[in-house]
Amino acid sequence: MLAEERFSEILKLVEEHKSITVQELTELLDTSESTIRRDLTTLHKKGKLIKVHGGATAVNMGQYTRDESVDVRQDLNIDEKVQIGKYAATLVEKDDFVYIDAGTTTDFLIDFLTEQEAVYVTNGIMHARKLVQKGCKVCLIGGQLKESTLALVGEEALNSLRKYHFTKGFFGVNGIQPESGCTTPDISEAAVKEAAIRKCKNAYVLADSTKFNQISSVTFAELEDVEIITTRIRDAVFQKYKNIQEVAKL
Amino acid sequence: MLAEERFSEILKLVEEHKSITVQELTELLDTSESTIRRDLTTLHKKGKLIKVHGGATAVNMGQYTRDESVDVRQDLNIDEKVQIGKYAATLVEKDDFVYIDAGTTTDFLIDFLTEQEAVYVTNGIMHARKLVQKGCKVCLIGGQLKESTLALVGEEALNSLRKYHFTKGFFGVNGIQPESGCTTPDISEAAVKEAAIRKCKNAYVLADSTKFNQISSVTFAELEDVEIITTRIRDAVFQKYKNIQEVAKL
DNA sequence: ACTGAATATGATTGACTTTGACTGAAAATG
DNA sequence: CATTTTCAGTCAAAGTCAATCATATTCAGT
Repeated sequence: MLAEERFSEILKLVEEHKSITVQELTELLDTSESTIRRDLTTLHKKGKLIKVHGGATAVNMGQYTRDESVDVRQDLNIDEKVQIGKYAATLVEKDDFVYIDAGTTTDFLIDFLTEQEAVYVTNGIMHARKLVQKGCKVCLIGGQLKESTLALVGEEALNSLRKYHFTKGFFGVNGIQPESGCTTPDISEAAVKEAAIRKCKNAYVLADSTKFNQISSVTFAELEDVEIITTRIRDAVFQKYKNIQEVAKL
Repeated sequence: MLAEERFSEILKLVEEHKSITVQELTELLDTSESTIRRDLTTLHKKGKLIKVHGGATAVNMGQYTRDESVDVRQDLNIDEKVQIGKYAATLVEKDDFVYIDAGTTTDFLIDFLTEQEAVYVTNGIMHARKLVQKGCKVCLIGGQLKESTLALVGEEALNSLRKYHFTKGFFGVNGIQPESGCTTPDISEAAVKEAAIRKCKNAYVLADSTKFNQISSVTFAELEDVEIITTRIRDAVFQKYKNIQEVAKL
């Protein structure tokens, strides 16, 4: 069996099961433990999965893939995301220096942005393209391009961010919880989010209601460090937070 | 059996199976391992499949989207550009650190790139996307996004380039002339080209025959500073230049 | 039809890569 | 904190590779 075949088999299995053990893989692919371990290491380095003790987990928790505008719209919670995006867009003013995080939720924000006198910086290449085609002034940070999300990440991305000082920043999130704060599945994207948030005078996290009480792999901000914009708080646990903004249902 | 027959048989089999081993091919086509290897090498160089250890996998060059690449294809001189791109792609080797300039001509180069172990850096966001979807490791430089060409330019782009040292770089051009050298219409893109060329051990300028004896607004390199790849030199003026490489018509 | 050059093929080689078993270290488990 | 599981590293064997060479085929020019 070709190494490449094994790779795609492994990825398929990891995607299906969300996570899988080395043991299972050795049996399913009928190969040695050493080989599976090596494969997992390789795929981990390529960012195709996340290696954990005992096996591996899928990297891309059912998120969006290549052709944004098509796939994204098939996503759930569109109404909520539209509302959140619409509201967030009103926050951007003339002379703002705005950071926009790569991701699906922020994509909705971009649809409603009208302020052409602001300057935008982003790590999402599709975001950048959309913004520039709306006539906005856009900068991309440098960095390595991640295939699954088309986001710029890595050392170079963090380095690029160092020189900026944003007045406002908008971020996507996968899980929000009092103890673990804001979390996201990908470690490299989390690092970029964290670095960018530190550079924002006001950091807004856009979260539809499904994101609350979820925990993803990596924390990129504590709950207190950001303004959260959502539609409606459903869990009383979050009522006490003054920095969670509910957008009125239309 | 004719070599061409074997080629199409191999391609058919690779497409069907998504991947296939050298062994399987020797049996299915009833020929020697050497021949299969040679065929795979040829087809790999032509960008028809991807050679991997033990066999080959289908090239998933698949989905170009409506953008750009469509427009590009409506361009003139496609044949020449394809030839130039094909040849230029063969120059990229394992362990190369390659810069690819934004633009239409370099887009053809990307179609034929097969070297997945090289690292690519570009200032074209559509180039970056295409490369990453081919499974290559890609970095984008930072910078301001230009709407018309979706290229990254400006101070930040020049700054981003400072830290890199490329083994090879591929550039588009609008005009080539002995006195004015390589020229292009946009001053900000010219600055990026110039900065990138300075960082390349070998800088290749891809120029179809219509570019010779043209002058555009801004010079980004002298004729002596780069290797020029073209199809056929038509004007005797350019015959004396040793650094102009003619790609044989197939 | 004959000759020599150019090309295609298949066998052989030594170099390189991948693989699976084994090991002691590290991490999880109870 | 002892036991079990998992891990990364090393090793030898097997498999794969590009390069080389000898043979066979094609083809142009005579």
